[in-house]
Amino acid sequence: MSTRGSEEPRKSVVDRQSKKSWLDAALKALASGGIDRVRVESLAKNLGVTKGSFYWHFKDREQFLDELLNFWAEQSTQTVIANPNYPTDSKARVRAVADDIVRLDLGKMDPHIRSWTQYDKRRAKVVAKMDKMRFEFLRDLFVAAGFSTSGADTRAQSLYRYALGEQFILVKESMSRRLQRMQAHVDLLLQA
Amino acid sequence: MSTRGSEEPRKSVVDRQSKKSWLDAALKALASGGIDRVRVESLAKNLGVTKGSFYWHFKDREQFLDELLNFWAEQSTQTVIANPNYPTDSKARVRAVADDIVRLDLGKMDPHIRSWTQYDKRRAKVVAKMDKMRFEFLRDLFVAAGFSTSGADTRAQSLYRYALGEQFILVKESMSRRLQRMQAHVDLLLQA
DNA sequence: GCCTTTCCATACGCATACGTATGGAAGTTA
DNA sequence: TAACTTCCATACGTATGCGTATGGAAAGGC
Repeated sequence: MSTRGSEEPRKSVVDRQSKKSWLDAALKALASGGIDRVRVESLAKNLGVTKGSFYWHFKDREQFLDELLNFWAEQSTQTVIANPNYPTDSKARVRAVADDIVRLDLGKMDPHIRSWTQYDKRRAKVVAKMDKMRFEFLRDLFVAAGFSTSGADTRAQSLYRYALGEQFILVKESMSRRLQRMQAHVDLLLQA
Repeated sequence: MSTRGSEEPRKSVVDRQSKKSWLDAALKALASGGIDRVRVESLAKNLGVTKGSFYWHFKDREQFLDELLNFWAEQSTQTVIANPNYPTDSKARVRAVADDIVRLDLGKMDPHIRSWTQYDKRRAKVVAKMDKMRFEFLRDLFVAAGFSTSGADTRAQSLYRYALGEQFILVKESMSRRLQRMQAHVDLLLQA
């Protein structure tokens, strides 16, 4: 995908940048104010280099943004789904995951990502795929908790939309209150 | 708030613009790709005028964006809350409102608005106020449907977050399926 | 030690976009 | 019709940001 090879990490003496350092900086910028804050020269300034570095690592801004989207997708997939420490009891697992969703702020990035990709068909596909993966992960939890296919489906959709909405709501609430609300919601979902 | 007075609609012969026509165009641009598509010269082009008009009606872009946010808030308040034709039966009202939320796409604008205002404290307040109003509207529905204060609170929060999430999810589904899902969610909320 | 590859700085051209200054056309009032 | 207000066009200065061209420093291979 890259213009050149060399994906191996460099043990450089001075501050030579890797693709990852650019992507990290871009994610930070994205979180701090949307995609239009992801500017080549602005990122360069943050990294303490010039855009000469950028255009060596990346073809142009468009291709960089593509990589950024994939980078985000990989990161946020692993954040929740790949957590191995959840309880074995199926209902307790649902609660633990719901807790993590709120606590990890599993993407205060999402509004920016979605505002950005909503009308870009190619990029929207990447996000749609994420939605699908996350949903299926949740649905399996409810299936494991003993719900029917359609019952698990409904509940997973409810939980996922709640999780999305949780990130976008701008009423300020304490973390404990948000956790409490989420658990109350899960209570509704878990009753037969 | 305006630089000059003259809020009355002009019955002009040629295409003289009002503040509202600028705000309408801005809302369209916002919906079509986020706040960074709301550009003075771009809007002028769409309206068939030059920015000379803009800077007569508005002080600068910042003040214009403030007015835009208020304009959005007013419009989207009236869209759902001010609908007088809902059924009188309390549970049927909940279902009717939930239906409208999905059907009216009560703001495909929301992701853009929230991505834009998230880290702007002054503007976030406007959105937070909207969230509060919408929530209280929903909560009252559940109170009317016979739930306790805290029960109605929980359910309204669940429904509102669902409604927000509904706008942001990028998995493509038919309208009928989305309506069906929403009703399934409401079923969960309405059981004692 | 020289050559090559890897990585970045500098400098430029170009486009976009904000805001201002100024003139002028269209409508209003007297 | 003359003066005045309302509204917009034109032209300009400035800033930001993309992408390119080119040179050069740092590191590794031989």
